Amino acid sequence: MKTIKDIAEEAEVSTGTVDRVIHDRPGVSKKTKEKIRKLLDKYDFERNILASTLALKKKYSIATLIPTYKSKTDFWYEPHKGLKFAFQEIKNYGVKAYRFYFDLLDHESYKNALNQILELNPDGVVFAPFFYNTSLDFVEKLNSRNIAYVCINIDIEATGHLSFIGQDSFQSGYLCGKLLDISTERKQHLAIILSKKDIDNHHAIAARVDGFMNYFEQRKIKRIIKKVYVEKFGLSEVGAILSNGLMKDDCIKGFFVPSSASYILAKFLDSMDMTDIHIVGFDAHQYNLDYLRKGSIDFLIDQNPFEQGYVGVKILFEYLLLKKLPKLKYSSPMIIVTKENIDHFKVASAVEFLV
Amino acid sequence: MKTIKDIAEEAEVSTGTVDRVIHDRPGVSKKTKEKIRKLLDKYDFERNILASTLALKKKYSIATLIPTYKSKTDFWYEPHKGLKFAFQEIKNYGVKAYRFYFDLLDHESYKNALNQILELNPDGVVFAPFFYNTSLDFVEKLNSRNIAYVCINIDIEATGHLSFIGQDSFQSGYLCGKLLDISTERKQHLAIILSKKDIDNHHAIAARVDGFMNYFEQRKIKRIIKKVYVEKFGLSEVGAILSNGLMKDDCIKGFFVPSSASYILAKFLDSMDMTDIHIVGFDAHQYNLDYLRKGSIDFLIDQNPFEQGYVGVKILFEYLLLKKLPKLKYSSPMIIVTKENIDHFKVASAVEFLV
DNA sequence: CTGAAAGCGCTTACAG
DNA sequence: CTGAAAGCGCTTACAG
Repeated sequence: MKTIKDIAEEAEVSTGTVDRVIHDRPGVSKKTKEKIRKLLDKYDFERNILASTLALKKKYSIATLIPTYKSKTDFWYEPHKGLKFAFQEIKNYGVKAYRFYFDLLDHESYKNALNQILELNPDGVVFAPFFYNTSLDFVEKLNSRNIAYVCINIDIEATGHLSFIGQDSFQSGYLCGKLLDISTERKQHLAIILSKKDIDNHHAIAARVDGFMNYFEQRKIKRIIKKVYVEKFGLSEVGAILSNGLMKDDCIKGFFVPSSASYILAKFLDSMDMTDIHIVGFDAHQYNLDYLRKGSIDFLIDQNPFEQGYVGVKILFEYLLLKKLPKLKYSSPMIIVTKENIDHFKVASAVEFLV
Repeated sequence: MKTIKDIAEEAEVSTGTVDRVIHDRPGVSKKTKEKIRKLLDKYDFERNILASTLALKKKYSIATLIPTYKSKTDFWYEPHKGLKFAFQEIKNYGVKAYRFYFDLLDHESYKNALNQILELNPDGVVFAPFFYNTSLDFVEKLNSRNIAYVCINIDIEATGHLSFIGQDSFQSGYLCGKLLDISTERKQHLAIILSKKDIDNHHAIAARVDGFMNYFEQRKIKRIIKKVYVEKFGLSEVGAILSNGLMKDDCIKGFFVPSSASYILAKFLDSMDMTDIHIVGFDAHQYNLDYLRKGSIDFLIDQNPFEQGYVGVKILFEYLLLKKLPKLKYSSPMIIVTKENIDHFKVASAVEFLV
């Protein structure tokens, strides 16, 4: 591996001049430039990033914004870990992390965080764009200031974003269709439980439901599928609806829960000793996993939320530091979790290295 | 973030002395040592790894050995990519990679590679220990020379290994039991197809079969499960056996293929227009994926082989450079792949960053 | 247009 | 036991 010094010696110039050529900085005569280029090519020169970042004292600031988590079992604890882990990895590269959090139920806290980020004026932003219109305003401001940003979990589809990391909701619903279909007999009825105000991301939930229905339509499978609405996805609400005649239509043997709250349904059914009901839901957080392990939930679709945080930061970092343009979209995986692989669905490369 | 210089100034010593304390090198009086330790603690000092590796001109050599791949669709292409990717990431840290390959069908080529590695005398080795006894000999030599090594894909369970990265075969077979069970009706018969000489890792295959059978035993599910043996897992061999009366017992509607060759069975059944047969197998390489997409294979269990290569090198690197002791075992995930998530089962963090 | 020099933060061989 | 100095490979402000 040749160094800048080697090249400089062979070209009979100073290292400063070689550096200028490498970075296409002006102030080098055409002749020397070409001489140096040739040598660079000849030796397949790659600069030592370590030495480069060390000398280049440039500091980058990256701001992140995701919902708060109350405990380690929350969904958003995982992206949080991913962010932290990525920052840990790159901290020696002069990247300063500013992590912000907001309350999912509090629009104001979201606005506040966005304002703080704008005040900070970072080089890049990684965030989960809840509250569509507010996010759109924010993004416009970022654009006008030329601040790069990456969306995770939720796609805002605005112009100017560097990349989005999240799941294809329609397809994941489609997958749930298959799993619930093979978990039940064709003559049994199915139901989808929907919450009227799904704060977290109703676009995604609608798309999951569409995908689910599409599975049966496309494959021309005739099944009775009921949509059940609850005001709020709580134990009492779910219990009230289900006790109230619905389960008397006792052919309902399978439930699809397009939000991450399937454990609540499982809890209710368990309390009623209804053990022959099948449930397919989303997100492998601890509450859901407990019921999966018990057998009350059949399948969960996980999207590796850790990775959404991790990849978000890594993409931004490589863009800022190495000018590497990422893909516009990184599809989060649709990881099928069931009782039999419950301890083996996580990928070591991301999780295990965490210090 | 404080630097060594900052600490040195505050302690009124030279940076060299601080460095000695940080690395517990001898030649510092108890008194100054304590003074410096306190400051280090106070400021939560973490040394800049970039600067450290740059100054520390130490070079590490890591040798790797895995089977060759003939095309990008081969199973072993993925670990190969993982190795390459990991080396790419750490190349600036003074790590020199020596990648060796051997022919799965040629014991001699394996021995040759091992000898070359011993001659090279690297600081660490990452390898897939095929050919048990030969590997055991090799490992003993590594131990006597104090060379660290990591096993991937296959566990050799010898003393002295730093870590193993691979799947829990029994449990993955158990998972296949569940998947084939729910894909078929209880009254239908099942079969397991085994090759008499499974070069690649018969231990693992036996464990998968045990796990598969155990699923039904443990849950007291009574099903007829036949074991079918072929001399070699080729299209004609499989065809001969299945045509030969076996399928006349036409209740066999589900096959478990504990090797990675399920596409061969799928190909045969397709050619026979037997479309109502269900197959569960291993490894999401291209041949298998093609039949999964067609619907001829129901489920594949993937183990993220990319990651086995990647994590193997990363573990060794962190051990050599940062003295970080890894876990003895990293469980590869059991990724359930089916037609509906076939384009969404890979994890972005590992695959997408590949240059 | 070009070079010499200083510096990024850490490490080490040498001198005392 | 301790410090001053040189160096890892790259970058940049300054001088010419």
